[in-house]
Amino acid sequence: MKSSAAPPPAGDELPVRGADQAVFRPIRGGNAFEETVERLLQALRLGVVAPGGRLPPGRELAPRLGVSRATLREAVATLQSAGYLESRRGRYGGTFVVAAPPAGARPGPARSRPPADLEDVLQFRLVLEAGAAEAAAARSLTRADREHLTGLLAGCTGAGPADYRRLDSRLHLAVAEVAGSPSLTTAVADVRTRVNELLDAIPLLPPNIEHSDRQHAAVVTAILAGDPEGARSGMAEHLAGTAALLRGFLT
Amino acid sequence: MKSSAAPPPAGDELPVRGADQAVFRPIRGGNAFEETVERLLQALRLGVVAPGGRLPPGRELAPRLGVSRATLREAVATLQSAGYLESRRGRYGGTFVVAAPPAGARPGPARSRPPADLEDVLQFRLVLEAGAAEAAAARSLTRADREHLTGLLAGCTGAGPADYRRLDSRLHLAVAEVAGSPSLTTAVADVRTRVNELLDAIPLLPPNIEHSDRQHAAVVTAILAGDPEGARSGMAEHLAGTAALLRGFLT
DNA sequence: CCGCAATGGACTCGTGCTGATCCCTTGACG
DNA sequence: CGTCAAGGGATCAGCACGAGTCCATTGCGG
Repeated sequence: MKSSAAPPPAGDELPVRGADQAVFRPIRGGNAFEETVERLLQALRLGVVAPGGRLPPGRELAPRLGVSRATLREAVATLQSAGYLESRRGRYGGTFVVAAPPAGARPGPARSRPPADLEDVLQFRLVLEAGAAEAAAARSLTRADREHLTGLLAGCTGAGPADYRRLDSRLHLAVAEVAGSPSLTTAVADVRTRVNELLDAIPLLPPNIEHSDRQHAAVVTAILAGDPEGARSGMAEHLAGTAALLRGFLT
Repeated sequence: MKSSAAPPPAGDELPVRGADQAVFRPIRGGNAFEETVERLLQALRLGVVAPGGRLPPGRELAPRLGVSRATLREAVATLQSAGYLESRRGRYGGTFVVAAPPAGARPGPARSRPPADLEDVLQFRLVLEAGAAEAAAARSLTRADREHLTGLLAGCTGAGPADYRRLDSRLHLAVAEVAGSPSLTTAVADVRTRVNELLDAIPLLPPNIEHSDRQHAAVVTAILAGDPEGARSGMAEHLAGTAALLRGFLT
């Protein structure tokens, strides 16, 4: 490193704090194929396409993802052999999300690693989601927005442990959606994906679910009532719950 | 298209709100070369490297950006011919930011386009930066953090119009830095870049500068005092100022 | 005065990815 | 029962880009 015995000279300009790590970060996340697999998995886990639902056709999806059909097909093939997707040919065919995801499928990398970025994710999520809740409550929502929220809230309430993570994520995503900033929605989707990866490492208990349900209801109520402060604090409280859980289990 | 007379069948699953536009977005921003140019410009405009300062050497920077040295060099060459950078060979050489940026350099694309995403950026920025200010105030800052903040605040106060945008950006970035979440810092840097592009289209008036200076001081004071609410509201107020300005000028 | 170290600059090769084109499969509809 | 539309599957040429290697330039230290 530049640490010990930086030669002598030339006036080192920047003490180089976090700022340039933020701007001199990797341009590409890596391999296009891997990135595509990640995106598809993100769509599944966040419940953007429901189990049994159909993905957009390759000829439409590939350009949207900015990859070639060949690359997209490779990614789909990978997820097929992993048991996540299923393709049917012919008209009205397509690529479908299998209703029952592979049981033992925890293809994540080495588990029980100490997530160095735990605090990073949690802090970032707090800022994004609490901000989204507040922003959503401050807007005048359309009828469709309201129904979207209440519908997802209802679907989430009382769901079983098998579906909870996905439905929960979908609801949180909906809060960001109605905040009216696509960039914010994207950011929430991403941070949610990162949080989900961590959550996969800890158990999901019925008491937690019940607790979450109540907090969800409180947040949605505040949003529908146009109460920004309430929505923000409700969401912050909700997030603090899982944050504590994660800190506890992941030490 | 699928528009008129969607045939009949097969149960359309998703009304497709904003969520899948968030997840089925492009994998790569495009061309690696263009992306690299953008990043370097971002570093300049956000003041991550000061005028006269030196960029990290190519052999170090290229891997950090995840591009080859060839691609990085192409990007640097472009910015050289555009008058932003200057390279010197030999030991203790390097690539330097020219002290006086090209006067007529406003290489942005067609000006006076109606920025459809204006509200998106402003909303997103509010969430990120107000959240960052609050988070920063809620942390126990190190001595270095405090000095970093006060130093940048001092540098910003009373700066001329020529430097103001850059120093202002650098200060806002510092607030995000001390919030302790690298992801948050990255997001703020990105949204700041987008805002700057819009700001380039409107004039920068001395009264605005003076106003901003006072608000900056208030925010930093609140952060140093450990007052999250004050920091958040101060930042929100500050951002509301530029937001109004932008909405006014860009109709 | 010589050599070394650190930087930018140029070249080559291998390959992952794109874009285009074609084929295969299936169901609806006349 | 034939045809067409809409989807997945496959193949191939071309190229952008990454990795590696060497050259050119500069200044410092001995």
